[in-house]
Amino acid sequence: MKMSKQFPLNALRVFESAARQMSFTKAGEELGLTQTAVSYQIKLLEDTIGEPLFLRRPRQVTLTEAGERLAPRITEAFGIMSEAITNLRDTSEGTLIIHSTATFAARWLARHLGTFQLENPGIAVRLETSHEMIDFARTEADVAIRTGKGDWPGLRSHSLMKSHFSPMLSPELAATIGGVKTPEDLLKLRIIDPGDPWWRIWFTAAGMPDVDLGGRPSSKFGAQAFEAAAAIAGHGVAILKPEFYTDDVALGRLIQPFDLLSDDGTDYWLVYPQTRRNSRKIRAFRDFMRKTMPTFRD
Amino acid sequence: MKMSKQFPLNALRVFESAARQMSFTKAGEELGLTQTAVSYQIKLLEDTIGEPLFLRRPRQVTLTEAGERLAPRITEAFGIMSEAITNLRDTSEGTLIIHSTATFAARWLARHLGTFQLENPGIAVRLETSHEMIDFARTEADVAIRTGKGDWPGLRSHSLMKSHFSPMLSPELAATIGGVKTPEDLLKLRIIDPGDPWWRIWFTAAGMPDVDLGGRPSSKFGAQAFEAAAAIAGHGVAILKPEFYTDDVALGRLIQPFDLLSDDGTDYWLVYPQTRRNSRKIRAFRDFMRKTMPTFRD
DNA sequence: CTCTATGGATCAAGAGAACTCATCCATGAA
DNA sequence: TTCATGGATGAGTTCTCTTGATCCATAGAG
Repeated sequence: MKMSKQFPLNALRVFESAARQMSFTKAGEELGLTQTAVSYQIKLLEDTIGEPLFLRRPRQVTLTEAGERLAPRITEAFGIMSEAITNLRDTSEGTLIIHSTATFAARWLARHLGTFQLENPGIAVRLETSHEMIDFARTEADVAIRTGKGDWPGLRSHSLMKSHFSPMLSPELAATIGGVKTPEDLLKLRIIDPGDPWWRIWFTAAGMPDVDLGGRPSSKFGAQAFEAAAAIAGHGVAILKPEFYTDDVALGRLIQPFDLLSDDGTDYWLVYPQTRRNSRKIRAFRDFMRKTMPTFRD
Repeated sequence: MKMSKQFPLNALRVFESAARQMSFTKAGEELGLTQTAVSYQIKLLEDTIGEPLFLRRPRQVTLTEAGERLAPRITEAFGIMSEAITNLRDTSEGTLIIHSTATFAARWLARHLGTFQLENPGIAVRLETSHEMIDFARTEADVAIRTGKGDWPGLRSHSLMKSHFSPMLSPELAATIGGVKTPEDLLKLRIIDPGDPWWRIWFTAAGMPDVDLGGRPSSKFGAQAFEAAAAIAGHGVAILKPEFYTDDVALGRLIQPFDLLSDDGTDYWLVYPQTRRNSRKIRAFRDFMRKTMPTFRD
């Protein structure tokens, strides 16, 4: 063990306490050690320094001249360290960095984060969006919201919601064909992004496995927001997560004609490093999500 | 092990080095550790703080915001500690505290210490006299000169000289009886402190075991100086350590009529705590004694 | 002046932290 | 592509540090 190479730090901490209290026994109590341990550590320090620091008198110890010189500096140094760490804890606990997918950030966090901040005035929030699966080891982040299966090693994950989707369109557009009653009705309308794999999944679930919408497979990167905008504008039918558009539905800008919800097996998850599960700010955010998101699962 | 109760100091030291060098491997080299150990310690620190301090990028590590805040404080604190200890070493090495018997101090050190100080300009000397056997655990002292048998536990001891003694008197006094030729001649003169046990020992060695000098047993506490003064003044014959009075002999103030030296089994010793044998100042003093005192024995 | 309480030192033994070795992984450079 | 760099990981081992029991010296009380 080469750790004690320069000087034995633990011994210094013990010395600091002993010098402050002028008692090995008391120092032991303060540090949660036995008097034996204190005695040992002090001797260890004296040996490495090569200079006695205490005079052992019968019922009390006294600092030697050397000890007298050393003690205040050590106390000061420990003061700085301890303050630095305390400060760090406070400040770090004060900023929560969330990495989220663009969609979730725009459609859910945007509307609910205000509540979190009202309830946690001490915590500042920094929201970053990224489509990639962030790696906590190389990106500065406290928590992240991702889609996936929840099986990330080293990470704690809470399912936020099934990645449900269903066709949605503007009520005006629906009216143009006298309302959308059956899945077949959808085919009378323009399908927004027909290459989206979600369509096939949904139509299959609706009992129409063989529908051919044409179009090529396309990724959904950040596209959902545009699809939704197009749907609201009445340009066609989009396949969306209804959970994200409840307010548009409430405002009469979108309707979800069928209750049928499909999913592709990937959910939305709240994730954070396993090791940091007890961080105050992370706990606060998790608790907030738990009570705000009806489908939150531990 | 409760030592790491507040925060892991060794981990902090590792962190400090790693933050300064922006490299775990280099930090390892600096501290004489493997890269593995550094990685372990950093993680340990991050866990106790509850906050990542480094971002692990492929070929380099970066400080997180938290690490960035912490690093300079820690560096500062370590700087103070390290400086305090270095300083302590220097200053402490600069003052040598000698506890000696009064006789040895007066008769030997008084004359030779000047040489030591000339040869060691960086070392200040504080000379204290005490008859008791000092205890390094409760008295602030670096080295001591004692009489005894050299068997002190925990202490390193070097024999300085046999505690030889022999009758000594002023030449004038010797002349009053036509010179001192045989031990018997001594009996014609006044014996200074006839109760001194050394007399019996010496006369026995001289082949006169039954001499009765009268007087009661007396301790020799610091008395030797007075006996010598009395002898020089011609008040009688004293039994003294010739080594201490070579200059009085040279000045013709004292003579040692017989070569016969006796000893009571106790020698003069240079002693110091075993554990401090490598202290620079102690080494310096020991070396000085070794070369200055012909009868020095390791 | 003896008796008790206090504060440390010492010793042996055991726990567990911290270290090392070997190996793996990702990435930037040649 | 291949190589070199810098960290992470896992298993195994060393050895520091702690504990618990016991001893010792002294200050203060009775």
